[in-house]
Amino acid sequence: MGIIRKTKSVALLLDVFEKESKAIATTDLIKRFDTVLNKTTIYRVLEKLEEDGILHSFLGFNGIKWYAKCKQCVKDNHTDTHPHFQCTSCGKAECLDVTIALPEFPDREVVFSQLLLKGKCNTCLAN
Amino acid sequence: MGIIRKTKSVALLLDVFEKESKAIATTDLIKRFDTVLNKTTIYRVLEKLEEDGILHSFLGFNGIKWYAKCKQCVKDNHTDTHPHFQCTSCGKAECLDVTIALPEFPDREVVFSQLLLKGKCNTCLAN
DNA sequence: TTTATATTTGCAACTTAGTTGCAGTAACAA
DNA sequence: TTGTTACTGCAACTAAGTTGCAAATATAAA
Repeated sequence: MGIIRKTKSVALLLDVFEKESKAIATTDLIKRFDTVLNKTTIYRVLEKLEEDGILHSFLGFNGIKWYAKCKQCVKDNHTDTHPHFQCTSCGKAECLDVTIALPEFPDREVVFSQLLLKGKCNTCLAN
Repeated sequence: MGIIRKTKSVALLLDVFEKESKAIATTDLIKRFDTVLNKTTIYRVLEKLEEDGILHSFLGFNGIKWYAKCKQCVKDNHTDTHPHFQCTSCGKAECLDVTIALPEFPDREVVFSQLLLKGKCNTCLAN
């Protein structure tokens, strides 16, 4: 159903994603808002922000859910199917601003795809 | 360290993957071998079979781990980086025998990639 | 400004996938 | 047959995410 009321929780979470250019893991958000927001609230607000096309989510290599700001998405139409990159050194994940062309797959109707890349990021390569 | 001894557990699990052409979720294996094998054993044997290049694994859309037989992999060299397809209707997952070309990503060293497709499979499209 | 109502929140308890330590069992080489 | 060491099962644990419900609060209407 998406966000209906502008509450403290919504404002706080939106603010984090406004300031952060990279993706953020739910577990990280729960830690950051430890005494401020309940984890149930965090999960629920994120879910609604995704429905509204404001955030999008993906699963990292350990199965943990990550969220990031959408650039071209609108409600109920997540066209934002860029790949995501997760660094093996620092663990951070980010969106890659590229479009990957996928072939047609016979006998299957592909609705959604998720490409996850693993390796060393910019910062960690320097060290 | 991989498989060293040919035990009952190894034989049972290998047999399932021999007969099954599709991927199998760990949760499914735990159910199938409910009274026969302990879940700890299942996790441990699968891990070793993957090290040996006999199986490979990937995460489905709900973060659950799936295993499937490798076709071209050898120990410590998982070249088997084909995409995987998971059906939204029946929930089953399978390997797709295609190679997807990925571009070079600047400022990053990509070591591994995982492409997961979601949609309706052959069988479910017919219904 | 006050009131009514429906959304949102926090809490606690729960579910489920996967892990760990350890003691007993079994594969296999000598 | 025996000794060594890998493997297994058990129980207890960890961690991510979910659920139900009562209390709190945003917002529209009076």
